[in-house]
Amino acid sequence: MTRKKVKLAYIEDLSSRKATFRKRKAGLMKKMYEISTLCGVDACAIIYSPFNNEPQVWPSNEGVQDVLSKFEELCEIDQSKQKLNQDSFLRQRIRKTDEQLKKQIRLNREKELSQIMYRLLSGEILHNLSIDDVNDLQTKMVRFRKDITMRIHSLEEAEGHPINGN
Amino acid sequence: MTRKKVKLAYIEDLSSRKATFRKRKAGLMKKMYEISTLCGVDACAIIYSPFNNEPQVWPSNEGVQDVLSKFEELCEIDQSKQKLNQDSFLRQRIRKTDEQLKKQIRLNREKELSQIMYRLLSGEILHNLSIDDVNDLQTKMVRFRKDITMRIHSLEEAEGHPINGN
DNA sequence: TGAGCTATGTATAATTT
DNA sequence: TAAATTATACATAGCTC
Repeated sequence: MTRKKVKLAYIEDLSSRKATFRKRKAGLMKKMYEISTLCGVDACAIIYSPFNNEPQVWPSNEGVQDVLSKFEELCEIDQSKQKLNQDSFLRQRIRKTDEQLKKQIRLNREKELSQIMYRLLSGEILHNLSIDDVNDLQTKMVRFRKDITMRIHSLEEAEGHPINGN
Repeated sequence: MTRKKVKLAYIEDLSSRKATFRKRKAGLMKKMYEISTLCGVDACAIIYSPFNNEPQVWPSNEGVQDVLSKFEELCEIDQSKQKLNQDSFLRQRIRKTDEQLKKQIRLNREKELSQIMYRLLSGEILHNLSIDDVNDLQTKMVRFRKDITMRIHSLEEAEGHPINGN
């Protein structure tokens, strides 16, 4: 029942640490309640513990969310010069990913063109094997190949650099 | 120097309220420091006061942001039944868009195959126009077309459904 | 205003149940 | 384990400067 002055350092012993945590957490929550009642202020606290799965909060889960949304709002306004906050960062990332996706889809459509042309062309070859058609076919193919090559080049230039996954 | 038991109610008098706030806030911050040191836990507190423009926080502005981002993350997991919050909604959207993008890129690579084959093939046709090669070429093309058609079909089945932009 | 000072109430370490 | 107890350290109301 004697008590020496508590040494302010991590309590190595698990059970004493746990006991201390439980007691002090209760005390802290009480103090939070008192200051907000006595002084009429909004306040919240969040404490993570290895002993509880859920974070320990005051005044309540919802109360905390209210208070911290207010906090984040203030941070956003005040820290406009600082780095973008999480939310706008995410939005920015979405925008970029969306743009990439749209480019890929556009690119795909172009590639599908040459794919379809290949199919048509090979079909054409297969069903028009007479020697008389070869010169005509050759002309068609030269034109088509030139066209496709140009399309691909202009696409690649538009992309600037190859797009890689992730 | 006498002190009666403090009545737990809003302190009407401004200056005493302010004094009480200042003292108790300091006490609270000290207790926060103590519990986190003694028990090795993450914790934060935010207190709004009409006396300070900025919200009073522990351990620091950045520390609070770290702790509360963790808190929000946990909330997401726990409140899976509730509506998704803005942040996780955005994250989810990013993940989905990323997945779509990866699919598109994969699809593109496969399509590039047939595109390259087309180029090779048309080059081959253009430079091997002797009648003697036609039968040989025809055999090659039949095999190639079959192969490509199968590839495309299996790709389309693997995708399940057509991918559309946005 | 706020800082410093006690007297007293409160929180809590150590201990038992 | 966690609740209850109790002695002691600590926080702080009320005061002065």
